[in-house]
Amino acid sequence: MAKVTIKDIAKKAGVSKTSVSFAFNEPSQLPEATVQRILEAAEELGYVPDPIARILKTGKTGTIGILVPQPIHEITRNPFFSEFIEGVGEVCTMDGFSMMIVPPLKGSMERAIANATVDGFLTLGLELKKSAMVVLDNRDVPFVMVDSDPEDGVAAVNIDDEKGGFLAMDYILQAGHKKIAIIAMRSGKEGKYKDYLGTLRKRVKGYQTALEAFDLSMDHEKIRLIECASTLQGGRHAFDEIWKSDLRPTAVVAMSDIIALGIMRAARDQAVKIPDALSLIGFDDIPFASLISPPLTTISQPIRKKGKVAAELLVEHIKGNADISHKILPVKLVERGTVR
Amino acid sequence: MAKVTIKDIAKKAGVSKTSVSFAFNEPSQLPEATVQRILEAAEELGYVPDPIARILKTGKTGTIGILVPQPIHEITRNPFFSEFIEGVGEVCTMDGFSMMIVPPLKGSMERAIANATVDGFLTLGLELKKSAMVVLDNRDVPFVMVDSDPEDGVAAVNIDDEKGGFLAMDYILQAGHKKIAIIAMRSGKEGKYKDYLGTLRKRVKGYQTALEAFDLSMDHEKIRLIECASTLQGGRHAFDEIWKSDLRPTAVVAMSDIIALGIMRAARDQAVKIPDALSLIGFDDIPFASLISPPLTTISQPIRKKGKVAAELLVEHIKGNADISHKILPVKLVERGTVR
DNA sequence: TTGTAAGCGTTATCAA
DNA sequence: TTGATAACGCTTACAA
Repeated sequence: MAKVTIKDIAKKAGVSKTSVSFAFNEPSQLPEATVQRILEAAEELGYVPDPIARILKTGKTGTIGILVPQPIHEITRNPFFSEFIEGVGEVCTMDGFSMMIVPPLKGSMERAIANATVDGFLTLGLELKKSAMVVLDNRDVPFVMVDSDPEDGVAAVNIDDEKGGFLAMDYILQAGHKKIAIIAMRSGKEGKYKDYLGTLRKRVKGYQTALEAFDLSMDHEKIRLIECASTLQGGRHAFDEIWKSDLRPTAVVAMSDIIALGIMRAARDQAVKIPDALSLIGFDDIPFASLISPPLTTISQPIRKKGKVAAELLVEHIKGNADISHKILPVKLVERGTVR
Repeated sequence: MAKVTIKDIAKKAGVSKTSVSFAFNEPSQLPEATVQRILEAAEELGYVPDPIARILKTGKTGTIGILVPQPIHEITRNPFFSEFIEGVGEVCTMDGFSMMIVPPLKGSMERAIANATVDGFLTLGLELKKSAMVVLDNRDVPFVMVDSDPEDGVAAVNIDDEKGGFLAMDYILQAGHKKIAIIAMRSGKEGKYKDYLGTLRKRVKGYQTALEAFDLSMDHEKIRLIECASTLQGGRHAFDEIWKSDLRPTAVVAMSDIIALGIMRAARDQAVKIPDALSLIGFDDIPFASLISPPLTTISQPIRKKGKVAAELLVEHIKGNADISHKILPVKLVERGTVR
C-alpha cells in the first residue's frame, strides 16, 4: 500500500491540507469537531506525518550529530566514549534532541558531514582537514569542537591536556622511574610525536616539561613511545610489545584508562605484578578505573561534563545564540594503587 | 549569507540544475569540461547538496535508528549498551550507515518514532505499547525487535533468557544457598514479577523452574526480588537495600553485570567479602566482568553478536529482502570467582 | 473558519 | 548532451 499523506486525510475528512496540518500542529486554531474528524481520519488511515518533509520545510531536524574519526564499532570500545555520550545525552534529554553518531562514510569525513541530517555537530577528537572544515562551514550548521586544536571563530571544549601530561609523567618520575614507556592512542602518525596535533600534542608537551626537569626527554633512549588502539585489546598488544622489547620499562604512562586496563590484563596473564614489577598510570578516570584491583592511578578528567558542556554550547548555537568561547576543563591526579 | 543551492551553481556555471545534479551524482553522463566547470563553481560558492532535500526525493536517509526506552544518559551507563552498539556499528561501517539513538521524545515513544529520520529501526528491550507499534507500522520503515516478546510478523532477535535465568539460579542453588535476593532492572512494574514482559518474564520463568526443583519458589519468604536501575549506582543502592533488610541473603542473582559490579563495589565499601560473606552471579558477561577481582561469575550472552545479527537483519529489510525470522542466541554459564 | 498556493532543494523524467 | 519541469510531503502566508 502506498504511503498515506496529508492529502489523503484531507480528502477523507473533507477538509483542506491546511486544516490537517493545523489539526496536528495548532489544534487550537480549528473547531474541536473538525480536529476530531481529522484525527479520526488520520488514525483510520494510519497517517504519520513524514518527518523529512517537515524538516525540509522547517529546517529543524531535532537531532545533534557527533562526528567521530573512527568507525563506530571501534570508538565504542572505549568507555570514554560512553561517558562522553552520557553527558551529551543529558542535554539531549533536556532539550528533546536525538543523537546521531556520524563516523566517516566510506572513508570520507567530508561525505559523512555532507549527508548527516542534524541541526549541529559536536566533533570529538577530530583533527579536521581543511576540506572537512570547508564542508562543515558550508553546511551552515553550527558545530563545537571537542578535544581538538581550537580553530579561530569556532566554539571549542577541551581539558587541560598539557597539565594532565605533566602530572602523569611527573608523578612517575617522582616515584623514581627512569625507564618509561608511553602508550599513545593510534594517531596515524606512527609515533612521530613531533607531528602530533591536538590532545596528543598537548599531552606530550606536558611530558616533555616533566622529563626535562629530570634531565630526560622524549628522545632519550630510555623513554619509549608506542601507539595502539584505544581499546582493551590495544592495551594488551601494547604490553606484549613493550615487554618483549629491549627496554624493559619499570613504568608505563598510558594515554587512556582503557589502554591501561588492557595492559593490566595482559600483565596479569603473564604474571607480571602491578605495581611491584611494573608501575602504571592511566588517563581519563573512567568508572572502572577505581573498580579494578589494584585500582588504577590515573589523571582524572570530567568526561561526562565535557560532553555536557559541549552539548549545551551547541544547543545554544542551534538556538541562534552564538557563543564562540573556548572552554578548558580541569584535570587532576588521582593516586591509587598502580604506581610504586 | 543565504544558503547556496543547486540553482546558484547552475546560474554561475551557465548550465541547468539537472546538469549540476549530474555533475555530482553521475559525472560520467556529462562532458569532462562541463563537470569541471560545475565543480569549480560549486567549490567557489561553497556548495554542499542539502541532505534533507535529497532524502525527500530519494527516500533513503542512510541511517539506522536504535529505539531505546530510556533517556540516552541513562542507557549509556550500562556497558551492555556499548557492546550492543559495537555490534550494530560493525554493520554500519560495512554498509555505510550512520547510527541514530532515539530515546522517548518528551516522554513519548510515539513522537520519537514519528520524528526520526531513519531507514529502519532496531528496538532494544522495548515493550512496545500498541500505539507505538501502530506508529511504527505506519511509518512504513522496517524494524527489528531485540530483547522483546516477539510480535507476529516482525523480525526479532533474542537470547535464550529462560535458560539464562535457570542457569543462574540453579548454580546458586546447587552451591547450597537458600536465602537469595534477585535484583532486576527497573521495569516500571515495581517487582510484581507476574506482570513482567519480555526478557524479564523469561528469566523469571527460568528462576522458577530452578527454584521448584529445590522446593522453593519466587513467592517463598527467603527469596526476595527487588528492582534497581541497571547502572553501577543502581547496584550500589540495591546492595544497601538488601543488606539492611531482615532477610540477609547469602547470595544475589543480578539481572545484569553492571548491577552486579555495583553490588561488589558497595560490598567492598562495607567490608563485606565476596564470595565469603555473599555470593553473587551476574548476567551479560560484559568485558569488565572478567577484569575485576574476584572475577564475576555470570551468564554470558553474545551481546555484540546480538547487535550485529539484528543490524544485519534490519539492513536486509531496508534493502527490500524481508526476512521475518526470529533468532535466538545462546547463553552460557561462566564460572569465575564470586560464588561459593 | 477554511482553502489556495507558493515554496523548501533536490532528483528524475521526458523532450528538445 | 542538455534543459524544463514535475514530483517528493509538508508548512504557512495569504486570500476567500
